[in-house]
Amino acid sequence: MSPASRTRRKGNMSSSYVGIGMSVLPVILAPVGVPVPFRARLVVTPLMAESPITPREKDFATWYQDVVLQGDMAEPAEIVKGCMVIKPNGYAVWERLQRELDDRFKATNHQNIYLPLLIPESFLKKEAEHVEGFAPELAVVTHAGGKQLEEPYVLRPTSETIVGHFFAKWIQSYRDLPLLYNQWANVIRWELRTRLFLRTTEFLWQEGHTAHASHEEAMEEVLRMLDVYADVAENVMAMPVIKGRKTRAEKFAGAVHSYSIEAMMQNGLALQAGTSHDLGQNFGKAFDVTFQSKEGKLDYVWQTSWGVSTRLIGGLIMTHSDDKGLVLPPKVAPRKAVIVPIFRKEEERGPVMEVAEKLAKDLGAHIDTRDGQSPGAKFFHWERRGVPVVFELGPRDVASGNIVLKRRDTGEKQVIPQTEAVAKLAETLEAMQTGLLAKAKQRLKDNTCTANSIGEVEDILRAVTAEKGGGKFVMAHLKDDPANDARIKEFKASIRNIPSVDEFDGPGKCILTGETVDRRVVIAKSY
RNA sequence: CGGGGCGUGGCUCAGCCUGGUAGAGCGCCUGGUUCGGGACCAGGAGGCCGGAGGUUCGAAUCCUCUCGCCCCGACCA
Repeated sequence: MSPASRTRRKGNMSSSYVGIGMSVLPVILAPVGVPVPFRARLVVTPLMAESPITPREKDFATWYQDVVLQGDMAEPAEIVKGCMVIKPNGYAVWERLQRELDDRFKATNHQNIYLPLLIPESFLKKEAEHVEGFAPELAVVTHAGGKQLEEPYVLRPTSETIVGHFFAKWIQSYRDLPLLYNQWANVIRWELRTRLFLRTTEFLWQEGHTAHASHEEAMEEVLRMLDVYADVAENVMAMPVIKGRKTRAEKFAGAVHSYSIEAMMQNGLALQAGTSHDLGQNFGKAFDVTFQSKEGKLDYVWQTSWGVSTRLIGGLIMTHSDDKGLVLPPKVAPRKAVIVPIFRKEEERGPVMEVAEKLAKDLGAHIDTRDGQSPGAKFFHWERRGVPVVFELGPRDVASGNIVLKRRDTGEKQVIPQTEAVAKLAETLEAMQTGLLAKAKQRLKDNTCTANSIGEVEDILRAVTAEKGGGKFVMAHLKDDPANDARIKEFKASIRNIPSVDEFDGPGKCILTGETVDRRVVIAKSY
């Protein structure tokens, strides 16, 4: 309601953790000077300008929140349940991801459209499984213009239904197909439990919606877009993923089959980073989307839908960041390099700034000219915001023709000639992008194991939580049967997907039914 | 919906048990000294203590109701 009634960051939200690994803190325990009788005065210097970050080891979930907050990525909206405000540093990352994705969508012949936010409630009900899946998380508009609406509108949780309606209007003939559309939009899902970026009531995403003349063609589309997602995840976000098919129990409500990319976070939990659905003719039938084939026969279209959301940013953070804050792969970093100018005396300012400005232009770097902030404070500032490279430039460097380059991921610092700065920056960004992916791949490998009995799977995963970590991807033979999914859920894990590429030992007996299945599936705890 | 935490300057909190008319640190503003990994000194601005009602001479503090936020769980494209 009123701004005055909003609450503050507190309780478990706050990191009550007091920083270590900072500078040495002189602690003076003494009555200083004047009358503070028998009251010890605690003087801690220097006082930290920005809050510390809870170490991953202590509490991974709190660490994540600290990184998001301190990295200036987002903050809870507080005045709106489960919603967040995406701040400039976070939104800029989203814009980078949007660009990378959108370019690939265009390259695969998709066009962007925009559909209404409000969907007539009856639309949701036209596909039985779809409404069942989404009903619990719908927000509904019942009043507008000062009157109760005859038919309520739901705030879109996804647009398959409204797309179905318009596809029916737009498609008559096989010549109209395929229809390859994408929408960048916000959606609302009334989730019980929210976490910044990972699951929020309102989130930003893109949803691709396509219609095809045959199932084969639709399936090609489903897998093509899954590949696009995997490409962006690995080659832009440096986040390795496992492509695969969802089990029947886990598929999208209304789909024939769903496919996903699954990433592993630093605590070993899985994150579904993107999905691509084979909708078959389900929505075609529900919305009467028909076309006349070359042979003159009337048939329902075959549809697909696919999406990734701002959740990707959560995945990005939990893949690369460390106890000092955000770490961003260069390809998604809004600012790739920042120059921190250093000068003691006023007369040093001119020469330092002159060189800084010239280099900033060559490097495409931002100069931190903020007054009243010491260089040290600036280093911490950019470090927690995940800037890949920070340059230090002081009188010493101006005199020697050098500049100090500090790399965010490794913390490595080196003095280089100014003339080599441009080349060295490019080289460092490249190395960092590659290094982050390699590190994440290694972590995925190190935390993936096989299991050959349900007891073994349960032993490995039972105690895993988002806070304590210790998660693994457990590869086991398991039949795609909702009863088996239910058994896995008993210890709060789930079948993440059935990998498209089998990197293990091929067929084996299902650990629950004994039937032969063709490969191992990924079982893990997830967000 | 269950369990827990909590609403006090911009932020993090103390004060509440044992009512007496609001504090600290950070941040912010001014001036000066500083500046190579979170600087310091001095001065200053800023709060109807989430809301409503009650008890009382007097309420941030006690009582009742209410609104909301965060964390954990159940749920989950």
